[in-house]
Amino acid sequence: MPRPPRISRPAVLDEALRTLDEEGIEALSMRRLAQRLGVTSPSLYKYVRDREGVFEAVVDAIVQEINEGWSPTGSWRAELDGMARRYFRTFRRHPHAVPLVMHRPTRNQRSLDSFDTVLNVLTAAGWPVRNAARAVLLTESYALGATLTAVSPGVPLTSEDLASRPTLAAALIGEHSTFRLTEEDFEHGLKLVLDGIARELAPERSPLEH
Amino acid sequence: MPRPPRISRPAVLDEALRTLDEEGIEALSMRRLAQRLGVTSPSLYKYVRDREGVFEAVVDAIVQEINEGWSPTGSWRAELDGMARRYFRTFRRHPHAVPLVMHRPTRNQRSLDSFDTVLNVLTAAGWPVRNAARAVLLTESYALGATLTAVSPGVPLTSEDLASRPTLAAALIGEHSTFRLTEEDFEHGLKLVLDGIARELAPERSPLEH
DNA sequence: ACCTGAACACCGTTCAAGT
DNA sequence: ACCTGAACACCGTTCAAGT
Repeated sequence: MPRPPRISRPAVLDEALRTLDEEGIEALSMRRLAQRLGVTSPSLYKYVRDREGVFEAVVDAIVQEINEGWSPTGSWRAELDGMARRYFRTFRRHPHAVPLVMHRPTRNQRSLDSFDTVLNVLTAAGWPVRNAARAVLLTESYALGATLTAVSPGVPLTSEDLASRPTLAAALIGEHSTFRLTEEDFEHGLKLVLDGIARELAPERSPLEH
Repeated sequence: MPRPPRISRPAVLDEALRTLDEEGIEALSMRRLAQRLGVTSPSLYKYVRDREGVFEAVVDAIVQEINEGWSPTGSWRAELDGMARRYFRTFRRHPHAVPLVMHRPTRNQRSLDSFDTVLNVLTAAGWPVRNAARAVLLTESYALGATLTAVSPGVPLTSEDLASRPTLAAALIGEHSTFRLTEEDFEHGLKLVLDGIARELAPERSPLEH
């Protein structure tokens, strides 16, 4: 007498992302995940290959969220700017996903599509393809690093920590008590990087654009 | 009849870093580490608090290696440039340490010292302390992100992957088959970031420097 | 077809016991 | 003082068994 399945692959993966967000990567175990779904751990293997398969699927969901609602505009600067902001926004929402993506980097089928799309915008705007690739990789590097520096749980600095480091202490006056990138820092850095890319990697602009 | 100890804290931590480099973070378990030291796992607890304590010590060793042989020069540009290059070089040597440092960031006593030192060089050169802090954080962000993008084990791209992404394929002509930052890209990006910092964050230079 | 219980080989950590 | 064996509560994964 066949009964309807109690769980499904989407249900498993949704719960996996929720578990990651709520309890962190340590809690994202097969047994804990099964428990949250009201089932025993072996039954998960009907829907995912193994624990690594769960991780891959979660990374894929993150990449999907990064690209959510995005459609290319045709302007190289808007494209790179948007890419960096989407990275930052998404990892702010899922800070526990940062270490996950780090040694299982965002290089899956879905992310290849988005790279191709961005590269397309740049080459269509007249960029040599090598320059376009470098611009994308530089922007991604900055976005990832800034996200990391902003999101990672910095150790709070005690007053003893600061007592022997006067310049560091001065830098933190009126700031949060951890030495950490803010959203304003991120914005400023992004402008700085894109200005640099415009200067060093963009093709010569036509007179009309001046 | 007291015998000499078979192991020591330095021996444990050395072996921990070696294990990380050779077998990856998964293999850095208390039991495996003990086995490599020719001892059983409970005896490790005489030398480290717990597994997290091992991780902290390894991160500290990495931070130490980042700063190895460094003495400040007095030039802000040399300082930031050197900092970024040391990050890059060190994580190239210890790629498995990347995810470790990522959610247990390089923010310990030793790293606070180096931040204070770099900030000192900048403020001594006349930088407002807020500008100095932002410059350091931006350089760190870029260095971390670039290191990550260069070091992370990118999935090799099959010819089918490339068939439907023509621009991505073109970007990889004559390159390695993964979409990944090279050392040349890193150098170029670093120049670009430091030029931006010079333009946007450095104090007005005195006429003599022109 | 889907789920469970039992089993196996792991893991971190504690603690009493050995020398 | 230092190390071990046994134990406990976990973990991923397989497989035969239940419905």
